[in-house]
Amino acid sequence: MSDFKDFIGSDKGPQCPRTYILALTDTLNVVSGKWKLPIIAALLRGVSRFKDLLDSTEKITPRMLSKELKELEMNSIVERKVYNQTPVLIEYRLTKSGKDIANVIDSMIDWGLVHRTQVIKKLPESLS
Amino acid sequence: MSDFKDFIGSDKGPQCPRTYILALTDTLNVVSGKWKLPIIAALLRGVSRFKDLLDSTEKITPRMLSKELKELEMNSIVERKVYNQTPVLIEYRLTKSGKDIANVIDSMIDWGLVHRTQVIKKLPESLS
DNA sequence: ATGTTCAGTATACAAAAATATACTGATATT
DNA sequence: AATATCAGTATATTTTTGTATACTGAACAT
Repeated sequence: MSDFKDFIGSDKGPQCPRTYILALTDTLNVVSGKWKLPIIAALLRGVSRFKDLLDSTEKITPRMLSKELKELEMNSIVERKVYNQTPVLIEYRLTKSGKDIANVIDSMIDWGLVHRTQVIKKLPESLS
Repeated sequence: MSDFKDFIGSDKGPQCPRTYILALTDTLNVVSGKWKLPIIAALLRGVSRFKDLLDSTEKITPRMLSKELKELEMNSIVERKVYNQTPVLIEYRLTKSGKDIANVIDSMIDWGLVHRTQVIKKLPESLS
């Protein structure tokens, strides 16, 4: 298990390995932005076609969906499969990494839940 | 432990509880953007003054540092303490939640490291 | 032949995030 | 009196990210 606290780097002491920074940046690219997580959520529950992703991701435009799916595909989070049926069927599926990102999301939710209880605990009675 | 996969919501089935979405959004607000994590990293290794944060966070401008610190303070990630010495001393310190975010970062690094090995594994010999 | 579905693309625009550059005001130092 | 440090603020601009609206082209279906 990596320990960020030991590796964030300082003038004297161990520097954060470059591989850690790259790994962290990769992850940020997958969870940042307005649409990546909603799309991944839909894919996790089995939605796989462009049209269905459009419908189940509220208010996203086809332009954004297309752009985000391309980025996710380039980053090996999503695989695009073309079935040469008629009409053509195109399926987007999460890769192993794509499914695994759920662990990161879980840890984000966990932090957020604890954080909220800690913030509320410190609130003056009158406000809570 | 929360399990995002069970709660992302679908038309038929359990919906993702609103509190989970709020918790996730809180976390994203802390890790997203260009400067929050570099600043938190500096705070984690004990840097606490505006000037020192400016120097140890490469290329950030005072405007951005000021803005980010205000946001982190509003979100109870950072506490600002004013010591009425002369010259005035102002210290920024991580709260409990602020320190705990290191766990999320660890899980992000872990995912990123595994992801990279998985991507390389699938690369054709000629490229790796 | 007209309309419908699927899987997008094209063009223009608006909003949000980040940068560049200069400045302030209080106190202390030389 | 001039200079330096600390902790920022002010104004303008650029870059990045996201939105709006309309359109395309292939293959059926009526």
